[in-house]
Amino acid sequence: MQRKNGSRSEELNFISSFLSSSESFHSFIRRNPIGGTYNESNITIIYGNITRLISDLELTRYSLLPNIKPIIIYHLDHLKSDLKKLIELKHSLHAGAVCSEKAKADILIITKDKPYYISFKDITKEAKLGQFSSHLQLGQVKLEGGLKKFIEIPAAKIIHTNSNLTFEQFNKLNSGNKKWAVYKSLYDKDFQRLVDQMMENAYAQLYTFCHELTKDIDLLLEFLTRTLVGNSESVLDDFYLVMGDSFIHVKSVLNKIKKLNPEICTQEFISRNSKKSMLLSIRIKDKKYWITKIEPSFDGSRKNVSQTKGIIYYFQEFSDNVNQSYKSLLIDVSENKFG
DNA sequence: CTGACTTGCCTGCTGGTCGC
DNA sequence: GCGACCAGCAGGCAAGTCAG
Repeated sequence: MQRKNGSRSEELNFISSFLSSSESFHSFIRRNPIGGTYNESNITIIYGNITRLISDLELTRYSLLPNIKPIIIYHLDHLKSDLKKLIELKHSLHAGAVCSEKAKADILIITKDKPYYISFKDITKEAKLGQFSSHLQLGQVKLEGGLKKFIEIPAAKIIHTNSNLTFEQFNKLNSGNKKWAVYKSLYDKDFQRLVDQMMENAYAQLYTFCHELTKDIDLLLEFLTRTLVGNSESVLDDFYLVMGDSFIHVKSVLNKIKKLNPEICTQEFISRNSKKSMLLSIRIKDKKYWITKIEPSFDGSRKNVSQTKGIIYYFQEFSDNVNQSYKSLLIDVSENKFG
């Protein structure tokens, strides 16, 4: 099977592969790009505004489809949230299964027996696993980001000429960001000291976080679950990933990983540009996979940047010439590569 | 040197939440 | 019930780096 690299519309390829004719579906969505309901004999497809996906779409069919008999397929990404709530009600799904910020499924397939929540991961390119700036708690382990420090600046000083921003930039900001924009400019030494302190603290937290994760496979697997499936425990039983030709039931693969009794490692990594981060890896037998690279960043540390967000932890996919990323881990384990 | 690719950072947006 | 606020996401962009 050949599929176009860099296509952002794998979901549409996947959906159309269940139909007897991709062409008529293709022409339907081209005629109705801002949303619609497509019916073919006994399959209904419901989608939202997919204009951006259609421009360079070339539908190619999956030859290896999982054994599913869809009745309704929802392309969730661009559906309005009130419609998603209705979907949850109509099919008696758990609250928040498709309509919550933690919901990660790209499409939902309703069959006679059960729902399939499906998320697509492009194996041809690396992507972020996620990012967050508030509070991540796994068991007793936590990472704390953001910018909670309180600063006081007289209201009269909070004007655009006291910042290093343009008038337009400044006026788009909320009051908190305006205050920081002025603070960065008027008290730059103090601000720089604060940034340095917070970064140091972030690295210290991250170091502990990663070392704690190496001691407890359950924590690591919970991290993967949250990242891939979202917070909703309720969908885990029915959650699948499509990666290339693999159709992966996340829960069973994670269980298999646990049974393989992997060794978890962490190490510091310094990028070519000297940016420090932490790597997490898993070793099963003699094969090692990088789970993720975690790097803290103080977003908005420069004076001429409008939004001052503070510490954000970025979870990046990572691989190198020797070892591959979490995607290969999931694929290999699902194919029983380790027995 | 130059064009292509990588990496880190920034912005705009969205949708949830919270307090009134 | 509503506005203000904020976390999180995706995508873009530019500086840095590499290969030829």
